[in-house]
Amino acid sequence: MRILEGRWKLVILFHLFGGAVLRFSELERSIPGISQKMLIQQLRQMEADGIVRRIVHHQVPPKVEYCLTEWGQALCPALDALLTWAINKPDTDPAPSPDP
Amino acid sequence: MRILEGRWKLVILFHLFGGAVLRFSELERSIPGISQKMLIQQLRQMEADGIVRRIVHHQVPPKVEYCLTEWGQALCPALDALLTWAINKPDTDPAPSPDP
DNA sequence: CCGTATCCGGGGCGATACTG
DNA sequence: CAGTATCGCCCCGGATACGG
Repeated sequence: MRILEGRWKLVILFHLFGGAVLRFSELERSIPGISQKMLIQQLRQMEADGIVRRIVHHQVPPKVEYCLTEWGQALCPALDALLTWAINKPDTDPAPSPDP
Repeated sequence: MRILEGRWKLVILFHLFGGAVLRFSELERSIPGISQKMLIQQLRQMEADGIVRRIVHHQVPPKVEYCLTEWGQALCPALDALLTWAINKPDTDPAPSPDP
């Protein structure tokens, strides 16, 4: 379970959801608040944990893509369920995380 | 998503899984590494987020029970999927988190 | 374009002791 | 039994600058 810990892990996973293959910069742009450091860090951790695959294309303009591994794909149902749950949040929204 | 962040949130949820109603001490004993502080803290946060309900029985020996709210129950499918995924972890276990 | 390196502050997390 | 209080470390996470 420790694998899913981290501020951005789930968010990144959601973007890789469904077998998407995204470049570094695409991920960066897709996730507004994230910094390069965090993105690369969380990606590397997930790579080490074997749920994300890193594909390097040796080109003059560097190009690196990320996608889910097989085991990562196995997370999809869970991710999906989580998503379904999240969007069904009832209106009861006191103010759990006011960001100043 | 921030709701599920935290070292122990998921673990606690797994113990409340399936509509279980547990006392504070039961949870404490069920989760080996946790401290009282962490248990109460995470519990309170989840309560504030509306996924855990707190039931106080006013007795001479205090008795407080915790269970999932309706919205918390809605997490069960996701939790289940997560669990299924976790136990299907392939043998590929390099050494992601060596704890010294 | 895709990273790595470094600095830094806040708070998550833990251990311990005390209360009703 | 079920918390509250306090202290402190560590490391997560953000900003910035630099390298291939």
